[in-house]
Amino acid sequence: MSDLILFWHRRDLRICDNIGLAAARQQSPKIVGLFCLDRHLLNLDDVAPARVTYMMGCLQKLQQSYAESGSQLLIIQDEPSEAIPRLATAINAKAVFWNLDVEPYAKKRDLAVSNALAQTGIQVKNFWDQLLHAPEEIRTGTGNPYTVYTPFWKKWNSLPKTQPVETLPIISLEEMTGLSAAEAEIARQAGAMEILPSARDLGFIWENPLLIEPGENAAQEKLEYFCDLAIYEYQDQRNFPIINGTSQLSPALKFGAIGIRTVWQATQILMDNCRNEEGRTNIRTWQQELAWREFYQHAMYNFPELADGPYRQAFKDFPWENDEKLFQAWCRGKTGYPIVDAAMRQLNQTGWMHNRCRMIVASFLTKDLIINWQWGEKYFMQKLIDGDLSANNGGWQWSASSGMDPKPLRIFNPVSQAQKFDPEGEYIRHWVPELRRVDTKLLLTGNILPLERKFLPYPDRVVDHNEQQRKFKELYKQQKIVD
DNA sequence: TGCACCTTTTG
DNA sequence: AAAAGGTGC
Repeated sequence: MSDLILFWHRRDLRICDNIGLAAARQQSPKIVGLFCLDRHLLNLDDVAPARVTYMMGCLQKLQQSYAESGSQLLIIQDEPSEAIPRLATAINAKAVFWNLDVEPYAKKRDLAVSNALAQTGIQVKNFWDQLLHAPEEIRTGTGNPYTVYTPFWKKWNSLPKTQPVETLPIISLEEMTGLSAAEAEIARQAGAMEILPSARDLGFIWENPLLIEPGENAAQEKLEYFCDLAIYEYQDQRNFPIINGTSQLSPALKFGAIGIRTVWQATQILMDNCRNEEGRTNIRTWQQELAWREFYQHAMYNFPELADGPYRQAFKDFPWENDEKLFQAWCRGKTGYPIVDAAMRQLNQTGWMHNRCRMIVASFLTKDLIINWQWGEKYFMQKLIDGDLSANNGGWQWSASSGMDPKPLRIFNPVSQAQKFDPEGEYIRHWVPELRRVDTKLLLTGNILPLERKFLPYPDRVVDHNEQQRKFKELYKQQKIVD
């Protein structure tokens, strides 16, 4: 029996601090990597060109790492449940290892692959890698999953976190690993390419510069950069979209270009060395964001129906108005509300939007335009470089008030939000250049003078905030009776 | 990681 | 009179 282990990468596009890969390496010196460009990943209409470009960049770096180790990262563009058993059998692998995921599609796909591999007698081993705590670990006193963030955070924070795992080199000089030339030919015949297609080859064209550099090294550098300074001011600075006060690690965390244990350890070291209370509070605030990420992933794992619609009954048959013209105005950043338009243009042009603005535009779409939050959820997935089902769905359900957390009906006021978080109008002026010369006070309220407006290529407000919020509350009141 | 509306405090 | 604080949705 060969001792070759096929390691299937999915949301763990890295070598370091990779639980499943480390386990594989412990069992065998001969590891071959695999990635499946399956239809779900590429053919749906909610895939963002920026995100695919980032992912392909990560794969390219990962392939280099494998090559430098004397092994290969094989690429399959086929149905995993057919292609993986076919490949594993052809190259005589003794086992296929992979790290688990929380998404409904991934769970279903993995089950099909596991079942198909069971038929061939090839061993399967799975690991939890992308979370600090696996879904089964976080349970209430009665053994149920949490549906509210704060008690989840308390439990999650109380549990000890594991250190990053050490990954032995995939190959050491004495042990020749990877596929031989003859085996590589067999792999080719089984449908595995060694040439990585570009995002463009796959039909995803991203013309603008990629905001975040792909790959493991770049992610590590981003973490170190953030931990140098910005994390100490995170709580104060994260709300201002003109400031680079956030980590921008979300694409790396989405695709596993960095290990979550590595991230946590970096914050803990800062925490242990930080002498002042204020610094620790800021670090803690960022750690809570990591907990939000896990909260939403656990929620998706435990309640997969979240992916298909609102959690709360009151929103199951909500009479959304779903006006196509208003939706187009929102998408294009032409609502006449400067902060909303600035944010949407940032998204369209860079594939990224500051989180404060994500909340503002989400509230605006749902509460002001009275459009189903799922339209916005999908549009974000079509644009975001860090688009992730659990985080995006969680965020949108939070904004729509349709999610699990019991909460007041949050209706953001786009004017007061702009006044609070872009007080000088710098962010607005950057992304809505036609308003550059408008007086700051008027810019923030959006009350551009009629005379000035005549000469600006900027739209009138598509709706009136006060009127719409009254209307929304009325609709909500009627729905709540059913709840 | 809300806002509106109210009361209390401050200068 | 403005700022700060409390409360209900």
